[in-house]
Amino acid sequence: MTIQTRRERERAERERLIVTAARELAEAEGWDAVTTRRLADEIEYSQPVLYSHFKGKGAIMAAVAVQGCADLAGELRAARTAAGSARDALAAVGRAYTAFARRRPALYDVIFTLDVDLPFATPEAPAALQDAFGELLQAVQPIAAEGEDLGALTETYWAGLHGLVTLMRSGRLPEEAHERRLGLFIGHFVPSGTS
Amino acid sequence: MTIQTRRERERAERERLIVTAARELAEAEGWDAVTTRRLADEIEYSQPVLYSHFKGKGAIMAAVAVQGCADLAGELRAARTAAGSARDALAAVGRAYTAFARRRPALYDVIFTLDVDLPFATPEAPAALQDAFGELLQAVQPIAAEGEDLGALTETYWAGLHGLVTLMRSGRLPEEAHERRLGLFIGHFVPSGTS
DNA sequence: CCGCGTTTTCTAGCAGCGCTAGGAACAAGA
DNA sequence: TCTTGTTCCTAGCGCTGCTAGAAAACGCGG
Repeated sequence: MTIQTRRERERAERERLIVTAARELAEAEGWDAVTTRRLADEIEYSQPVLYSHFKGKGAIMAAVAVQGCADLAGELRAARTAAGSARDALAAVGRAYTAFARRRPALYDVIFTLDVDLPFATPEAPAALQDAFGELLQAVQPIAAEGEDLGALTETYWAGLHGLVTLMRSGRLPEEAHERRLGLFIGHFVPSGTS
Repeated sequence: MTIQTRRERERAERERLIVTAARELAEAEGWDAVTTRRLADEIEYSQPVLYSHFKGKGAIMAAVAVQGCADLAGELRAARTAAGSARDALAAVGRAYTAFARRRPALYDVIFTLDVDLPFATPEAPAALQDAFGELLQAVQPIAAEGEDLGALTETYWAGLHGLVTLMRSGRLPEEAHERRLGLFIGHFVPSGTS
């Protein structure tokens, strides 16, 4: 009994170790540097051990994505609840979102850019993903016009932020005008007559 | 003289052949299927020939991107000039942009998603890129408020479209609500009081 | 028509990738 | 101490982008 549980505990610990190593390596050197060999070195086990925990590299990345998304959800929530008016909350969430993307690009990529077969936009989506989207929903809700589709509106807001972030991070939009673009986007998103 | 020019002509022709083969292969089977060996087979030459024309695979992709961007610019222009009012033109360009992305995903990816070291957002950017952005500029210009930064506003519009497209294409936004989101985005983008 | 020199093209291989089969090493029970 | 069952590693497959050096094709003067 105890010996079995000890082993399971050690296994779980090693699994966390893998995910943490992958995240740290990605954040330090980018996802290109995260190879299965490198990762195996990092955790001081051989390559095949990774495959006894995860189906493949993609599954490891998905685990990092879920972990990172929990962080993101927390930061969005903090920004939203700290804001005063509904307008401020929407702006604060938008700024927190883009700030997260810029501060932790590897994490942002694995959640929102790289394809990593995570279920999105379905009830089976991981809780962290739904939490993050939920934060956006709550920020958008007060400024939605009567009868407007809240889900679609939130998705649209999200997409705008995502577009700004990805185009900038890939060098397709000049970095220095980011604040101006973000301000324009949020400004245009809020109907003029809403408090 | 003539023999030299003939060789140069043949070389240029083969270069076009490479780019065309890469584009067609990518559009048919996705960029993952475009390997240097596969491409060499397709053009019926050996691999190293590719490297006598291009610095590497990335340069071939960049050439496809420029070609594809010219197509995009043409479609945007057609949509813009066919529209009636300024509002219609903005909406039409937005729809043409997302339609292009959905109809020719491989092309869209190589222009706007994959990293392929093309100069963006600088005077050295290829003409096709500047043309496409110019179409967006012209569509946005009439609806820009007095004193608003037209460049930044256009970039913001572009980013919104890009976000909608990429999140949908990667399965992160449900496909069926695309039209609704696009309508919401364009609607919110145009100031209410503008004709 | 032939041999030479240049240019072009191909064969073969490097280092690295994700992933896996099969055997070695280890721990636990008899 | 021997056996059984699990865990883990070594070695290797087929693929990637890319390149060095040999081979072939070509144009030209004799």
